[in-house]
Amino acid sequence: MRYRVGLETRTRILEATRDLVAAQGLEKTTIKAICEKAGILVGSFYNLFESKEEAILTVVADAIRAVGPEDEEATLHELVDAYVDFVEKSETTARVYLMVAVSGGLTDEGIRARMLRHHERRIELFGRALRTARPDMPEEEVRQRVEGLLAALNGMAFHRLLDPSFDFRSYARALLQIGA
Amino acid sequence: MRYRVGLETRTRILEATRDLVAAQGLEKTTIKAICEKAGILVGSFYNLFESKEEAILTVVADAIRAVGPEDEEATLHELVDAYVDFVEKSETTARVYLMVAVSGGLTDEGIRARMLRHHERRIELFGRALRTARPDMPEEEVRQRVEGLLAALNGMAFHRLLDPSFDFRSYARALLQIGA
DNA sequence: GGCGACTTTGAGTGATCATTCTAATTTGAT
DNA sequence: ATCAAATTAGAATGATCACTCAAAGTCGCC
Repeated sequence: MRYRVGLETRTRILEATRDLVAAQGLEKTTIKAICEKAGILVGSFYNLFESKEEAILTVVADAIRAVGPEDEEATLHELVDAYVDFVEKSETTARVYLMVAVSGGLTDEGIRARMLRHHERRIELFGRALRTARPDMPEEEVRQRVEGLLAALNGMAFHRLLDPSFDFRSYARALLQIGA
Repeated sequence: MRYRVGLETRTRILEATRDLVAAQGLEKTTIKAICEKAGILVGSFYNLFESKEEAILTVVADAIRAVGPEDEEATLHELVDAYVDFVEKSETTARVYLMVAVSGGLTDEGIRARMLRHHERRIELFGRALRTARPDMPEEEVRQRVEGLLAALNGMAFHRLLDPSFDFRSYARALLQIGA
């Protein structure tokens, strides 16, 4: 991939993969379908990616990266709002992210490992914000509350994708009354 | 399926299917794997089920049925507690239920339809309980709050399955401070 | 505009998928 | 014990899967 056309093809492949994964899930997404959607033939795919797994892992990694700005100084409220923004503004990417977050990448070890690392980072990020707001709270309780908050947020985000009329932002903010 | 042995085989097939779906997801579960786990050969499978889809739909329908006693008189607190019991006591079935609840049965139309119907019933059930507790609440707000509560519960349930040390019951109860 | 590196083509490979079929065996009511 | 019906065995089928490869075409530096 040293020429301009190669990079364009790569982009089209990743977009096609993202859309298909969001619509049908990880397992049902085939090379054939990706290539058709990207307007190429299989040979071109394998010129740019080692395997189907590599393309999917790239899409998943991009989705994880798109979730958060990782601002270490952000308040809980800002973090929750940023997550709501992500889900509402990048529905397709959010769908990929949630599918993996929730199934944990049941079979693929690469995806699973990446998502676990991401989850730990999120707990740290939200934990730091909660500790700042509530310096008196015991460390163990901080972690449990953050885990509960993140889990509830993910559940609501999924519902938001199924039902766009759901007022995700309000309920996400309401969760903070428990979480903090 | 008129003989005793046939019914036993059927049960073993459904258990194998349930376990495999819980462990690997809907799409990665193959007839071959089901038959190996059930200790039979493919011919026996097709003597009892029309297709792989029928076996999986049966498992999913059983999981949906296992979720709730559908007690029309139950309070919100009782409903939430019953759901926590379900998740903690029937982990494998709960995993199947959540995978379908969350992915909505992305491809299979039979599963998708069944889960949508179930979701509507749950909203009615929880809505009735919330209206009883808060007769003054506007109808539209009741539905939105119930949807938010159910979504958050599902998210937390998923997290509970990934991390058994998570205190699902406490956080589920805490949600009621928002939901009601 | 020549040339080596990159990209595309598209038929081909072997593995695995769900499903079918026939013959052999087992069941249980009589 | 007999026998029709149910169950099981297991090879075979055709579709589809991820992936390979050699030849033809394109790109962009010189």
